[in-house]
Amino acid sequence: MASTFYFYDLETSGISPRRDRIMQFGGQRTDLSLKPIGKPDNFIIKLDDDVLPQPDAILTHDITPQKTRADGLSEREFLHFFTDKIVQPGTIFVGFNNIRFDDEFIRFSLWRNFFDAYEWQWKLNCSRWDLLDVARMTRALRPDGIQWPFAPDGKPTVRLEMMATINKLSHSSVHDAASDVRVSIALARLIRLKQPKLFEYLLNLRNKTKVEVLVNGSEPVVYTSGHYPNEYEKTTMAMMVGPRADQPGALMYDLRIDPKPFLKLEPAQLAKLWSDHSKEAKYFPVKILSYNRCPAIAPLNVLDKKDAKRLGLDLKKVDKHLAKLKAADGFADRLNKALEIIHPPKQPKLVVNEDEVDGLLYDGFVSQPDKTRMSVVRAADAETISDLTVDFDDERLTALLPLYKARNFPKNLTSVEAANWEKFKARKLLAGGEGSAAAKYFQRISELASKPMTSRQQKHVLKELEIYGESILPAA
DNA sequence: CTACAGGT
Repeated sequence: MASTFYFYDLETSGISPRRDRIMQFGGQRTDLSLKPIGKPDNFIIKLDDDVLPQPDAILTHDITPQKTRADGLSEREFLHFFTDKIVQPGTIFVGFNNIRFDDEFIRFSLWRNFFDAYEWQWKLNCSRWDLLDVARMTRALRPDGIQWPFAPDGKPTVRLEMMATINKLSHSSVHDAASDVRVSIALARLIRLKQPKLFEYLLNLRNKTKVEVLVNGSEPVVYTSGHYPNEYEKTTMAMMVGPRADQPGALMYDLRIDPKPFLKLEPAQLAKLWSDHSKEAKYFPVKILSYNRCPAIAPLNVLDKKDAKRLGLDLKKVDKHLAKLKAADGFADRLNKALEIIHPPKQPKLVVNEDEVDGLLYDGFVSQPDKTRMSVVRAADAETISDLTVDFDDERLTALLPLYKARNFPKNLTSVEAANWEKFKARKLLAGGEGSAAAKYFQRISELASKPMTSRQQKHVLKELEIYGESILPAA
């Protein structure tokens, strides 16, 4: 079956995929020439009553929890539509910063609802891509034919709304999922029209094996990444020091920087420099590249002398730095040991905590028998959910089931289950007194309400949020 | 989040 793009964007209740929820989903399928196929999708998704949104997020998109409750699908209903209708063979899921944002929200939503979190982006020849680093690399290497915005502080930026304005991509409103999808498609068209070779090249590089082959070559690569500063368009020449020990990725050395001061350092010293993010911290020239996150990398021959100069790359220095790096011994090992100091490997939890289980997707993969059991949970309806007994291997799924029941079938709970759900909400929202989720929520609402920049309309939304918060608070 | 930009 022919590949298609599926452009999508979310408006959420905050920026943490573990904690926050999808409130609006917008999407549009296109063919590979970016011509729409069928009608756009646009869904409002209900906020569950154990979740308080981040007030700042609500002011960003103006979708109140009340609106989601009045007009929305449940998460579960939405995900059935998503996995049945939107996930079609050969779909390339794409958005603007979806790999580090929207895709994560989809994964955690699937997790909470007993769907596989990953299959939608690999099974049936599906894959994912992301326009953010495509835009950044185009700006760095092939900027002609496209207007490139600067932030008010004068620094280059590729923020979607600024790209839209300066290139007249759309007249619609920002921070509406359906509208941002149209803007993303328009941006993809613009880049494809003006710089077709780079567009096609990066599209074909979305495969993690191809990325790994290019990175593991004997030559450095041109690498554009959000990890690099704006000064040189977030782009440098980088050489793999070695593979990352614990995950499929590479340790990339930034060849602008003389490696000598770093090559002999002990892991503890490297860890200290690497994790120092204070104002005075010196730039640390090693970054992690993940093969499966569609990094924007290219072979050196994309750079001519003029490009190198524009990007502030002194090729003679780069060569010297590369020679020193190649002559060094054991640097990759010491860097991997440093990483282990910075992020100590997680101890597997002996007892799964029900209060955290919504966020435990990455604690491990689900076994094959459990996947079958998950499909039984998914298939249960209001009639059958009460009698459902499932004996999972994975304690996380056991802990998740009562939450799933309470969120989706509140009328079908036994009195014990209902009481447990009330206790769960009380712990989640009220535990910690002054520092509780509810206290922070109301605190933030009043902070925002008293800001001079807050408009009448925003104050109205904040009032709605206050009413909403009070309406879902469990009895303490 | 993971490192100073991008997403809500």
